Amino acid sequence: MKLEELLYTTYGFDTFRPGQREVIEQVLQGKDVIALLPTGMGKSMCYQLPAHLLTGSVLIVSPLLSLMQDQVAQLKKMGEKSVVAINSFLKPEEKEKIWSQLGSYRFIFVSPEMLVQPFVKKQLQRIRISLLVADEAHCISQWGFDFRPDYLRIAEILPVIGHPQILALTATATAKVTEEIKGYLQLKEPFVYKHAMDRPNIAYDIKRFLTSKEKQDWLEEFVLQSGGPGIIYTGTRRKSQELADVLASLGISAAYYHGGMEHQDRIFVQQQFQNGELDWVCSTNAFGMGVHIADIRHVIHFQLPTSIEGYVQEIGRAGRDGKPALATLLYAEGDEGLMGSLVMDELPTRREIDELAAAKGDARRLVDEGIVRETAYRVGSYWLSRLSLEETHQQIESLQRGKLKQIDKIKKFIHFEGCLREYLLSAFEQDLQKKPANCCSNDGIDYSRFIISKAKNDKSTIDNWQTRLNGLLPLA
DNA sequence: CGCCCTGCTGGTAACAGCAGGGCGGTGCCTTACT
Repeated sequence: MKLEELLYTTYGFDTFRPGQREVIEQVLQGKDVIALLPTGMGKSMCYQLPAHLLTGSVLIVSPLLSLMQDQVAQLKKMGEKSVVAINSFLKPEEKEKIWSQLGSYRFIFVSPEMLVQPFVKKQLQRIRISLLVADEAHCISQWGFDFRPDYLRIAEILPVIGHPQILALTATATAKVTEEIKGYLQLKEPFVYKHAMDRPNIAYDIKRFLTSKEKQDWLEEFVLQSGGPGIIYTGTRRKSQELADVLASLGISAAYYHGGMEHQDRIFVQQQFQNGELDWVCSTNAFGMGVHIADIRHVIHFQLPTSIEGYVQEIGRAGRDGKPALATLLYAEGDEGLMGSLVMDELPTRREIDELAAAKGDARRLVDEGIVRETAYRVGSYWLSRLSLEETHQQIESLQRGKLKQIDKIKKFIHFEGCLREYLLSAFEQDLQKKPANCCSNDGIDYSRFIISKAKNDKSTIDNWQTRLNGLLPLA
């Protein structure tokens, strides 16, 4: 069957989006592939379509349980019944059933943490897997070294399942991240598809203030006169709640979102936002992955992001519909403090490594006693089980130097006087092909194109009707 | 950096007031024993 026919019968589409055909063809030729495709441009199709032509199962490593659930639901909606997500939500009896019929699933979703468990490995060994997919593969670099070390262990499954071919999918990866994906997934001469990263419809804006107070005053005024939907990223959970409360008191429909909330509450906020019932979400960087909203008009950073890559991912959630969108970074003097401290506290300290090394088999106890942080325990144990104590110290110091560079790039960005678009692209080793009219604050932005009078929360009834009429009448 | 918590200080004791230290953000996974 021709690929287009399969595309039509499976999805009802006539043509592929940029990159999809190239990636799918390489996958079908049996090659390892790293696919850098823009968000919302059908990355999942790159493994779903080949799955129909491959004989065995497709194993997908996914970073978030919610993302897995989404994709399972999406596949089921399309009529695909042989889908399963293996994670801690499963009840023991469900697990038993899944193990007994594992080979019959076409799509198997799993977290990296599950994947490295000996029992899970043993189960996967029994079945035939044709393709291993690393979804959101930049997480290997973004999380593997300091947060979720099991992300560095994905390749351990390869000899167990007979070295299937591998497809790594992501929207944003620098040359360094691409190399790390290649190394940690043990890819053999992969085909790399790389899209042009520039998003011409997003204007990049930096606003500098002397105090946090001025910054917040500006935000309140801006949100009052701007239409949503928009995301406001904060540096702490507390701040996300504070801002949401302030905006709500001004009559704006806003909610907060962060990793410390109950799972149900997180889903609820995300769904409300997705259904257009909320104009603004004030959130930590927990919000975003797996959020599919095409018409986000504003992404505002109230505090500094912790990396340029993270920043590009976050602002990339704006304007997926191709219409003008504004990415605004707010900076008040002293904001580097929080950002720098968050970034530098990511890795285990020298003391924590020494404690872990001294405790040997009983290291877990150090976490319970509050001597070593949970994350430091997992990251530290990962390196100590592979390297000597001295080498571990050296490894952490080398990662530490990487963090300093990361911080430096953010600091340079805030005070950069050239084209912000070029600056961001250069982090991904790309040059700007064509400068859009509304490029960045250093080149001048015509804000009238972005600030939309808002009908829903406008206190003036006249303006309210005026806005609605303007919306109804064709433009003169 | 800016906050919150802890513990010290003074000196009828109680507690107000302040200094110093720690912390802040991303998420998987908890398969036993009383």
